[in-house]
Amino acid sequence: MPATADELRRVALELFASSGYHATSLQNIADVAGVSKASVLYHFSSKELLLEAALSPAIDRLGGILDDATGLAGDDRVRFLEQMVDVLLEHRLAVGIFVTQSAALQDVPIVERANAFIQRIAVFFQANVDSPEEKMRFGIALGGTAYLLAQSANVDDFPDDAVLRPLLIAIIGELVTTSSRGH
Amino acid sequence: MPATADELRRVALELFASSGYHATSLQNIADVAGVSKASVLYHFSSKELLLEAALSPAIDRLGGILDDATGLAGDDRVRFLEQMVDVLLEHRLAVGIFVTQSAALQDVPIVERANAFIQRIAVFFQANVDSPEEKMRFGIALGGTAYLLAQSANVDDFPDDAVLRPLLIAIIGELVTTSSRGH
DNA sequence: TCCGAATCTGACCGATCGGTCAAGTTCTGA
DNA sequence: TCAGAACTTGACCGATCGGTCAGATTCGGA
Repeated sequence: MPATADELRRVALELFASSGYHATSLQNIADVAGVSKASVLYHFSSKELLLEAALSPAIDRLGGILDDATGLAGDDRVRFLEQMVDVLLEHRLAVGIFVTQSAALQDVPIVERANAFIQRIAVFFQANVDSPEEKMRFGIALGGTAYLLAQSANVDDFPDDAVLRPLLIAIIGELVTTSSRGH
Repeated sequence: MPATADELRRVALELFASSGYHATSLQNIADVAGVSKASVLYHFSSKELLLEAALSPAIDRLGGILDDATGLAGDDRVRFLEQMVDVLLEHRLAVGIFVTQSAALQDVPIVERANAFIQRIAVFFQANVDSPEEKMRFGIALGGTAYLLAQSANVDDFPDDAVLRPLLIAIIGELVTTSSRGH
């Protein structure tokens, strides 16, 4: 487990999230990490593989809690929502990339995999995926949370995670469950 | 009012929104518009000026309804929210660029101007900007709506604007007003 | 100690980037 | 009709892009 490779993953994730994948050059990453560009390409043989390495921990965690959650109901759904919020908080940079740059990264395999997970989460929260309102509420909850957490990395006076977590659970829960009460 | 310049503005807005500003080259825009790259630079003397031209209609509209809205209260706020949703729907591509690419476009003047507007809208909806929950609810409403509308350009079976509009007004209103009821 | 693997680097490659320019074509009003 | 403005274009520029490669350096186990 080479320390340099981990550092490069970390730096790349930060730069991809803050400046965008296409706007971040391998030279940028090398400069921030304090190595040469050729050294970056020694550890990750292409820019796209570096993106995959930076995003895969978040994907793996998402897949894990999704596999555990099939067939849950009732209060278990609340527990699942809590786990989901924890994943969003821990991997906020990767989530931000998935949500805001997925259009710009259409032919990158790992991003397509992430989109498939998002689809599974939507189905889990909503039995009737054809209802426009349910789709909208889920989309707003997901995109809004990602936007919020992406900002939290840049804004300095942002609330602590201990404050964020319960509020996020409440607001998201409100958004994705109200619709099932009909109207 | 040359037709080519308008067409270039239109094409550039679409490509900047779908693929990202840095990932879109002047050659891309020229190809889609069916002209040469040199012709693009004749109408807009730099790529950044083309971005400004593509975004300024949305900025102008935002500024307009904001100037009319200073000092409103009560039911007028609902009317303001309706106007705001209309702007978001009409200029969804520009809004998507503001919200999702603002980090990648930090030193572009028009984007900084847009961020100032977003700040003014937040203050309008919330007297107490220091409350973490109010800030979060506004952020989720804004980022979530932008994410939703950005997707609406790509997904084919997306609800019509006539369906979207009342639902958006209801959901956003729910998000930005509930917090003032205390807890 | 020594050898091979792991790591790191500068030099270099073709391609594409945003942008310039001179020359050509089209349009328009007097 | 015709001059000048508006418009379009291909050729070209320096810079930077992602990526390759040979060689130097470092490191760990026998």
